[in-house]
Amino acid sequence: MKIYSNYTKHFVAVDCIIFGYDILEKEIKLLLSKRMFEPAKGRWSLAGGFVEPKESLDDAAIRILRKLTGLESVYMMQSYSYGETDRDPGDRVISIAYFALIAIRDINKELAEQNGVSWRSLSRLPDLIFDHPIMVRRALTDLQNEIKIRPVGFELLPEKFTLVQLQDLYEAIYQRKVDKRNFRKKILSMGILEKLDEKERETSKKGAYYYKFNEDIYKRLRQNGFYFNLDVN
Amino acid sequence: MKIYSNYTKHFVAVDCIIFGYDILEKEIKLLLSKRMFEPAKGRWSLAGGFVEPKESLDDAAIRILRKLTGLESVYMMQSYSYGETDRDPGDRVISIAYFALIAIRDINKELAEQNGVSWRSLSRLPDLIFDHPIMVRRALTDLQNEIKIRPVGFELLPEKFTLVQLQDLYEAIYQRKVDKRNFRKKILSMGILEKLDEKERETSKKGAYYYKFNEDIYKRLRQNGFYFNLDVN
DNA sequence: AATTTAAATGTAAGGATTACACTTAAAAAA
DNA sequence: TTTTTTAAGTGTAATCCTTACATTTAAATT
Repeated sequence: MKIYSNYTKHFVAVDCIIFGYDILEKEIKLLLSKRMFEPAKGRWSLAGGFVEPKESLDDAAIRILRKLTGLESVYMMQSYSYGETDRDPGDRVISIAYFALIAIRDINKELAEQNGVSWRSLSRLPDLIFDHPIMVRRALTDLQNEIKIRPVGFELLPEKFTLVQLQDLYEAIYQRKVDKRNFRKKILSMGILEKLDEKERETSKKGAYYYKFNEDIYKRLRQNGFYFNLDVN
Repeated sequence: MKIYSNYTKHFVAVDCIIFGYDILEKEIKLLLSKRMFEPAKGRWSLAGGFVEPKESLDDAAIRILRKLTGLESVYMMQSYSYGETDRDPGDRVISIAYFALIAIRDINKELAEQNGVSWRSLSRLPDLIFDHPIMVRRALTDLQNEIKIRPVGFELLPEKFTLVQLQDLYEAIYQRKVDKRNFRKKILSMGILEKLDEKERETSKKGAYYYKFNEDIYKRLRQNGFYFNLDVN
């Protein structure tokens, strides 16, 4: 069909802001890649790619993420679309940004290496190409809003985590300190964490109990009108 | 430049969910248009159009809105991007949805007529083409979130409005009743409304005082860290 | 003067948020 | 074996915010 043939077509890309959390350095990191083609070849860039003829935007984002990390089912959502005509000096490209949350340990190291990608701390990012810094800022805001109202922080942690680690994660995302007792009170009162009979013993003599997120309980609560809300202070 | 020439280009459209508020019927309305070309010619559709070579997405949204309404500066923001390959039966079209808030009285009637557009109540919309119903639902959610944290409801009202009218607007957007005393307490306590020495006398014998939104005060407050928040019950 | 109609108003109870500092467990050192 | 060190774990009171709820007031009409 050639119904719309009077109109102009555009390159459409998907760029992924891939968040990871470094549990040891207590820092949010982004998975960045060295751009392998012109323009701006060799500079740091978000993971991106052009949308193909027979794939949806979501599918494009999934494909791009899988290519770089080997991961299949990742928490991902659309962030914002960027369409300034001069945002890419190579040509006019409209880009749909997605953000993804992945546990750093999960990525396929060889795959990452052969794609020239690496984890870079959010607080000292290299210069990024084009409008990617703006994309990152907006995605971080999206993430801050999201972890307040949905239990997605766990995507960034190993299955077993301590409350201290969970709190550190929130502090890293909000980029400020939060009160320990209030944080614990709130998260535990939701009843979606399961305390394990096992302690993490690397970081303290006393050891901190591991917990894990119980998705079944969360789903049950949701059906009864419960809303996750971790308004942190 | 032909740097990206291996990749496929796509049609990219912008669709606008244009919200208006009917102060008499106390209903949210959408400005819809009869589609004037195939496919789905003659059916109801959101205001849309293809993104042109030299305009940004925001500019496309502004152009589309102006063409239909004659309005230049309208509160508008990006909602979400839709990219299912089969969403438009005419061809593969990626669409960026925007939502706009306009005061119904403001639109240019002749322009609207000659474009075949009309206001339709949100609660009894006609069948819309493609994925436009989904776009509308999401945009309504966006609007509900937005009027909670930003003073954008006033965009939908005349410059002078009564507190009853403002409350009716919130009830229309949230699609539920809210408590009158609490609503007034909250909105007035922000100090961003200016009470006028004039009453609206159409709807009651007693008459209700007009207020107007004082943007200067709001901006001043914002700079001092104030956040608009109208969490309505 | 009485009636009607919608606007305008206040308060008390309950719940959530915040601020804040000491105790405990366990390993390491003395 | 005792003491020290380190980080984990815990509770309460004050304040603020939210919610629920019913009567009075102003003005036109009868």
